[in-house]
Amino acid sequence: MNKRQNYSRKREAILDTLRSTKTHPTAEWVYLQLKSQYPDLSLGTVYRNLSQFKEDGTIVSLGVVNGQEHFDGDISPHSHFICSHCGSVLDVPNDPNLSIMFKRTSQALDAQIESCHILFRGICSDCMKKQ
Amino acid sequence: MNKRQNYSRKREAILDTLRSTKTHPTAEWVYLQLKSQYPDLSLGTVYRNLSQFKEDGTIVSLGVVNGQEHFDGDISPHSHFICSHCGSVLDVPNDPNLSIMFKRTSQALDAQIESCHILFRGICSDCMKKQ
DNA sequence: CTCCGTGCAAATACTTTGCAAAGCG
DNA sequence: CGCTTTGCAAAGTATTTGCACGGAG
Repeated sequence: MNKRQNYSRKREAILDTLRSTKTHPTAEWVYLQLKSQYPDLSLGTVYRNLSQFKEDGTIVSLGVVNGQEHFDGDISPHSHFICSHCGSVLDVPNDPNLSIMFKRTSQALDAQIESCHILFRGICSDCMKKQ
Repeated sequence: MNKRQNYSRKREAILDTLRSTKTHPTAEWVYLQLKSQYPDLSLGTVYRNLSQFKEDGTIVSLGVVNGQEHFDGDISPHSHFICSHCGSVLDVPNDPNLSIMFKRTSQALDAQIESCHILFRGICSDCMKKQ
């Protein structure tokens, strides 16, 4: 039903870039990565495609940190840790208890929960060593 | 040590407004609430004070939803549920399992975790009824 | 009197949008 | 050829900042 999508080399490149990094980039970062390879790429295109991917569920948004939206090409359920010192974002595998919490919360609120995102904040081991 | 702060009726009003609501307002909402009582209140002032409260740890930011930052005057540890239909934000008491997860994650990452924020997304019971 | 807090308007920063041209099928 | 995607630039939106003035201590 949503087969109305042409092939586009640039769209593919955007998705590839997002999937081939372990970081959790912003639209601008993706743009800068691709700019050298596709000199006529426009920032608007990156935004447009990222929004569409997000809508399609092909990628996931981590939300806005410091005014910029961060994306994650890895859509397997996992959580994130943000170092409040260096600002880096790390992946955290989901705890098995989560599904229990999930169900419990759903009942408590009488709501239909679709997803759950955990955000830890603290100091990463690298920054701890440096101090 | 940071006692260089004068009294300000407006600052107090902003904090009061934030604390006396169960919602999780944006800067603009706070501004609109106070505008009738303080007609010469400026939006910049609200932003300035909210940022300062956030920095002081007097209030907490829930992050940006739909391009607007939401604040919470309740700094006790609890989580949130966002209805992806109507956009409302509900409080969720923290699950007892959380502290276990907390510790486990801390060990897995070898990091020092300071805080943890869980964000559920789904459809709230009100919106479910309406459909 | 000396700083702090504020209004106001201008400036930023990020993101979205309109439109004509180029591309896919 | 009909529909999709793109570049470009202009428009939006939320937030921050500079500056001069009124108020607190």
